[in-house]
Amino acid sequence: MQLRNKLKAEALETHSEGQQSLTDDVGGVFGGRLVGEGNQEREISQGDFNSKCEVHEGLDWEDGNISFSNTEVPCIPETLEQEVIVEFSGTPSSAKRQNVRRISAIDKELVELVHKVHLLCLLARGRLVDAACDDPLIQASLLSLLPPHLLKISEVQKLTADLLVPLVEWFRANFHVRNESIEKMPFKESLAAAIETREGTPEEVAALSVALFRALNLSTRFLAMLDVTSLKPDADQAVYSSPEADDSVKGRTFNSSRPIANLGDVFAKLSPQASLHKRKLNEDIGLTSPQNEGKHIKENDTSSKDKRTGYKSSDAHSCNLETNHFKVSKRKGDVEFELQMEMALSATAAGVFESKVEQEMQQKPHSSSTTNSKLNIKEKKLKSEVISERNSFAVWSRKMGPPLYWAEVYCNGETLSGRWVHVDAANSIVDGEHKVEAAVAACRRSLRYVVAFSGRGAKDVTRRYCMRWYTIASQRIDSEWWSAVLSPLKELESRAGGSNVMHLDVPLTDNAVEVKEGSGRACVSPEAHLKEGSGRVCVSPEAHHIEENSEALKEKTPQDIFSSADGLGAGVSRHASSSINIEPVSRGALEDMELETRALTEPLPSNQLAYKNHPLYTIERWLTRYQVLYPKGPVLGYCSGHPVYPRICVQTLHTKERWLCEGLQVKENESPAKVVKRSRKVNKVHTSEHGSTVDGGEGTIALYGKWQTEVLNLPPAVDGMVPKNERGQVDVWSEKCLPPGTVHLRFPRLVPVAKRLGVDFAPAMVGFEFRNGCSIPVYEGIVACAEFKDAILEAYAEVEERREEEEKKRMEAQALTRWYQLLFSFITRQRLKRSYETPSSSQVPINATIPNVGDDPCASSQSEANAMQHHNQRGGQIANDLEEHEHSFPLENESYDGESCVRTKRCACGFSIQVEEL
DNA sequence: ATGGGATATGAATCTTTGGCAAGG
DNA sequence: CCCTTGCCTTTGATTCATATCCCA
Repeated sequence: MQLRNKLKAEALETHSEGQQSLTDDVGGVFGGRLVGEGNQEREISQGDFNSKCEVHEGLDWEDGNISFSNTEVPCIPETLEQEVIVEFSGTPSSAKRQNVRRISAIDKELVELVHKVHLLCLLARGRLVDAACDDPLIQASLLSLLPPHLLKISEVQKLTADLLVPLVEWFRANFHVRNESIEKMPFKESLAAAIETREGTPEEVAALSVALFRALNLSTRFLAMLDVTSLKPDADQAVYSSPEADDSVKGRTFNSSRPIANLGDVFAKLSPQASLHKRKLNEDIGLTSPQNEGKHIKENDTSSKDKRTGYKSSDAHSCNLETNHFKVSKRKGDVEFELQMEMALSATAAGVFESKVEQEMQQKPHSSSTTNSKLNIKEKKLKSEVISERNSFAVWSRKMGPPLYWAEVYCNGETLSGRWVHVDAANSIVDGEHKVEAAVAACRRSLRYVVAFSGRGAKDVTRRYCMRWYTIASQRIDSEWWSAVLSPLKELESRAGGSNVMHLDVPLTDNAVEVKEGSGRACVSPEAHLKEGSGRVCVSPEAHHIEENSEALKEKTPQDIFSSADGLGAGVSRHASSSINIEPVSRGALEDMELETRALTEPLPSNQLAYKNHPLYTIERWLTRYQVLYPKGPVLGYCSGHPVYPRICVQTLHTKERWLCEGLQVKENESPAKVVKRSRKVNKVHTSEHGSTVDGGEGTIALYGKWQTEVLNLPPAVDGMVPKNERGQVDVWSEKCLPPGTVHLRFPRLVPVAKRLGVDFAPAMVGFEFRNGCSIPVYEGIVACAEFKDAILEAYAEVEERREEEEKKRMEAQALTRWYQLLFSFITRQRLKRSYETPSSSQVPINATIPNVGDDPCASSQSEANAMQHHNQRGGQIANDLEEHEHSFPLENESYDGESCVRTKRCACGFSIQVEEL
C-alpha cells in the first residue's frame, strides 16, 4: 500500500510537472525513492529506466514488475495513459537486493543434508582409493619401476622428510597429472592404466604415490581435501560457475562402472535449492553412466557460460598446465600469491626446497621462466632483488585448482616422537603442510575438511593444514555429527597406524609448542593462565578449549586442566623443561595431541569481525547485551586498538529468576554485574501499572553472572507446610527447584483431592505458554509435602476410579440416548420417504409429522419441512394409511446376522429396520 | 582488485505469571 | 455464589547472520 501511495504521489507529481517531461524524460521524473512493503526502500536512479516506459497491469513488486491494478490506477489524464511504459533495464544493485533473502530454516536443513551426504560419499570414495593403494599388484608394479638405489629407503631406521625427497623427485619425474579422465572404470583398473601410461588424474597420481610409499614399507596415508557442497547455497553457485570448479570436479570424478540411481535427482525433488548441488554431487560420487554422460557434459557447458556472471574465463582448462600456460595472463593476485609462496618456501625448510628447486630448475629450465615472459616482467617488478630467479618455481597456482589429494608419510626421525609429513608427490612438495591453505585460498576455496585415509579408516586432520580455523568453523557441519561419523573410521585408521607404539621418557623442550610472544601466537604465560580473582581462577583460553572439547574435563579445576594439558603435550612452559614419563602412547593419540595443540595456539586474527564467533578470543564490541567479561583480562593482544580477551572470560548473565530456572540462586549481597534497560513494551506495562510511583529500578533489569550464584538453597517444608513463592505457588523448572521435603505430583485434578484431605499444597508452575502477546503460566499438578504423597495418591486413585466409573456410566447413557435418537430419526425419515414416494396414497397433513421431526436432531430442518409442505400442496394426494398404520415387527420376520451383530426387523407393510446389537 | 568496517536487512530468538463469559 | 472450562489470539524488541556499500 505504501508503495502504491508513493507511486500515486509520484505519478501526480509527474503530472504536475507537465506532459512533456513525462514523455521525453520519464526516467528523470520517475527517479526517486520507491518504498515497498516491509519498509524496503529502493533507490531508483535515472539510469534504471529506459526512455520507453511501460505500465503493466497488476502490481507485482516482488517479481520486479511495476504495474497498477485496474482499480488502483492513479488518476492520470487520458493524454498520459497512452504511452507510459516503465521498464527496468540492466541489473542495478537495487534489483539485486530484492532477491536477497536469508536462507530459511527448511532450506538450511536441506542444504545441510546434501552437505552430509556429500561428505559421506567423499569419505566412501577416500576409503575406496585407500584400499586400492594397498593392492599388492599395484604396489609391485610400482616397485618394479623404481630404480634400485631408491629402494634403500625402506631400510632407513630414522626416517626424515629430507630422505623422502629423492623418492618424490623420481615420482614427479615419472608420473604426470592428466586432467581429463579418459574413460570410467573401476579405480584399481584406472590405477593400473595410470602406471602403464605414467599419467593419471590428480587423484590417481596421488594414490600411486601412496601405493609406492606403502610398497616401500613406509606408513603412509592417502589425504583428500573433501571439497563438499557448501552449507551456504549461494556460495556453491559461484563455485559451479567458476572454471576451476569444473576442472577440479572433472579431476576427481568417481569411476563408478555401473550406473546407480541419480542421487542428485532425489535432492532436486526435495527442493530447487538442492538442485544446485546436484551436478557436483553426482560427479563426485561418479554417477555418470555412459548413458547420461553426455548430458553431464552438456550441463557443464551451460555452466561455463554462466548467465549470471557472464564469466567465461580463458583458464577453463587451466589444469592442463602444459598446454595452457600461454593462454592466461596472470593476475596481480596470482603473482603476489606466488611471491608469497616463494617467500614462505625460502623462509621455511629452505634446505630441502632449495636443493629440490635448483634441481628442478636445471631439469626444466623453461618451465617457468619461458612460459610467460609477461609474467616474469611483472614479477621482477614486484620481487625484491633478494629473491633470485631460481626461486620462481611456484607450486600450485590458481590455475591448477586447489590441491585435493596428497600423501602423508610417517617420519619417525622427525621431532622427538615422529610426525606425519605432508608429501605431494605430484607437485614434488615434501613437508609443505603450511602451504596447502594458501594454495586453496588462492583458488577461492576454503579448506574445510582434510581427511587422512588409511587401513580403510579415516581421520580428520584439517587442523594440521588450517592455520585459521575460525574462517572455516562456520563452513563445517556440526562437529558432533562429524565426529560420530568418523569415530568408527578413526578407530580403523588408528589401528592401521597404531602398531607403532612409543614409550616416551624424554625431556620436553620449549620447542614442543611454538610459542612466539607478540607474534600473534596466543600462548599465554603461566602467570596469565592462573590468575586469582574473587576466589575464582582464570583459566587460559587453551585450557578453556580443552575444557570445551572434552566432556570429561568439564568439571575439572584449572589445575586439573593444566595437568591434562601437559599430558596432552600442550606445552605449557611451566613444565617445559621437566622430564615426564608418558605411558605408551599410540601414534594416533600423539597426533591427536598435536592437532589439539594447534587448535589451542591459533594466531590472533587481524580483523575485528573474526572475533565475533571466534572459539578462543573475543573483543569487547562483540559482547551481547547479556554478556560481560569476567574477569576482564588477560589482554592477549590488540586488534585495531581493541584489546583481545580470551573467550573464556565471556560470561553470560541472567536475571535472578532465570538463574532459579537452572537451580541456582544469586548469593546474598551481590550487586548486579550489569544493569540493562528493560524493553519498552515491558516498561510500558510496568509504568501503567505503577503509575507515577515508579522506583529507580523499575525500568531496568539487574543481571548476575554465574560466579555470583550458588546452588539453590530453598527453605524446606516444615510441619507439612509447602514453602511457596510470592504468588503462592512453586515454580518447578526442574527437580532442583523443589523445596526439600516436597514432591511434585504431576496429575490433573489433584487440587480438589488435596483440598479434601486438608493438606497444604501449592500449584506447580512448570513453564510458560506464549499466547496473545502475553506469557501465560502453565501449571501441571501440585507440589505437596512428601509425607502426604501416598495419602494424596491413594485418595486420588480412589477419586479417579470413581470419576472413571461415572464417566463410563455417563458415556453409556449418552450412547443409549444417541442410539435412540438415531433410530428414531431413521424411522421418521423412512416414514416420510414412504409417504412422499407413493403419490397415490391418501393425503396426510404434513404438520402431523413435524413435531416428531422437531424432536429429532437428525431430522429435517424447518425449511425442509416447509418445502415438503409446499410439495404436499402442489403434489396432490398423500395417503394417510401411514398415519394410521403402526409398524409391528413380529419375531418370525426377524433375522439376525451373527457376524455383524445386526438384527433386521420387518413390518408386514414392508418397512424394515436394522438394529445393531451391542 | 581486495579486504575491512559500517550499515541495512530479514529471520530467529527471546520475552515470560490473562481475562472474560458460560455453565455446572 | 463459586469454581471450572473454554475461548480469545500470535507481540515486539533484540539478536544474529549476511549482503551490500564505501573507502583505503
